[in-house]
Amino acid sequence: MRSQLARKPENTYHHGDLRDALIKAALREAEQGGAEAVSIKALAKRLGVSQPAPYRHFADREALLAAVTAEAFRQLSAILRTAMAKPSKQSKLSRLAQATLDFGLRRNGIYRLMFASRTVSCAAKGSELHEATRETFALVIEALEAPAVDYLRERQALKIWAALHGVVMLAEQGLFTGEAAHATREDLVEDFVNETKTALAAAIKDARRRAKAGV
Amino acid sequence: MRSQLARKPENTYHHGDLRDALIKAALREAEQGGAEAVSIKALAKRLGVSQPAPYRHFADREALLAAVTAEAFRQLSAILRTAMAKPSKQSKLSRLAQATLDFGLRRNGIYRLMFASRTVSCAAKGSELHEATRETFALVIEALEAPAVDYLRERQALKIWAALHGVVMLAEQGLFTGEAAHATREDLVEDFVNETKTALAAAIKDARRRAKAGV
DNA sequence: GCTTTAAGTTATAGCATATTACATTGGCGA
DNA sequence: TCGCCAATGTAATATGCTATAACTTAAAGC
Repeated sequence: MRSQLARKPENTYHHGDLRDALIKAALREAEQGGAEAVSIKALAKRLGVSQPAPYRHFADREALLAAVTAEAFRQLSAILRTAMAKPSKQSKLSRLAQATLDFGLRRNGIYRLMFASRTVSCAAKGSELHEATRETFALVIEALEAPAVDYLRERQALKIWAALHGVVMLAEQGLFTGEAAHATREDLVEDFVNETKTALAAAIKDARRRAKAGV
Repeated sequence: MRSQLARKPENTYHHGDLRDALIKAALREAEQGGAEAVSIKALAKRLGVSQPAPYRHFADREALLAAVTAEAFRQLSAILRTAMAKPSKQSKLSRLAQATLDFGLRRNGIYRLMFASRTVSCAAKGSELHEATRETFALVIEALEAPAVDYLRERQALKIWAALHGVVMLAEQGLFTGEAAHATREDLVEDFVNETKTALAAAIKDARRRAKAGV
């Protein structure tokens, strides 16, 4: 086990931590160009090992991409956790939302790997990747800071999560530049955040009223 | 000019309408598998021409994908127009929204090509693809059925458009199956539609009030 | 009818994925 | 401590795709 981005030192036969180094290096490549920019051959060369060496750790390119995507979800989770923990005048939800937007735009290649490829939907239920996605979504629910009325929270979490990804997609398409730019991406995100808060508050109030009436 | 999906007839040298046939065939391939499923070589074989023949019509694979994506946008526009024209109890916006969701799920490979690849953002300003995307977005604005207060309409159009794409993405990720399935995709879409209507009505009312006060 | 040019062909270079058979090394039990 | 085994890496190679170059066909215009 040695430094994770390291090339294999010369005069050694074993790399030491090739699996991890491959994931990290692939993540770097995917940062801009997305999945297409990830080449097993190129990664092997960069890390100083032979072309087939990566296949000792990943069955095929898809498997590597799945591992990379899982790592990306864990990184996003960490970023969101940090953003939510940071003291601020803004709400947790607002900070999560802006952090997601920032991630989606800054690291768009990886973002597409996470949310716009078939990698995730092909992940088996108990897989590393599936767990990583669920953990990230759990943070969205947490950010709502709402009492545990599950079906309400989850619905609102789904809505804000969907809206955020939509904004990233349209921004990447260039719909916010040019004539249609009467609103910034950040404005829209804040709109969605506010609507979520309003809807959630109303729904909870309503649920309590019903519960009272029912008892 | 002959039938568009046709193979080249034997004993002929020229195909007749290879460019169009390529686009149509590529669209079929991309339907499920997205951009990755489009192979110039395979298309050429399927259409009965030699491998390099497509390069007479498209500079490279990217150029073909751009043409395919533009055609996909035109098809979506046609679908949305039809949905909006159809007499119904539901609002135009609701019909547009549900039709978009349906398109995004049924033809997800193509959908990813349109909204989740770098193809569109790389399209030059006056290009066929760029025009096709703008035309589709114009339909969203039209579906709002709102008076022409441009900056308000466009903002609401961007919001509902973003939200719709987010729902498609999450649906494709499988977030609506399993424990989080307290809401269907259609429910969320309808929620977004209603919020859009409410927000738009409020914004217009507000704008009128201000205008009156200003005069 | 002859020329020009669009559109198609064969041949080939170059790169990437993936497999097979072989080589090295570190760790673990006898 | 020695030897063996499993993990990990290498060399060689098959297959498939993109893309280009050089050549061929045929349709269209003068």
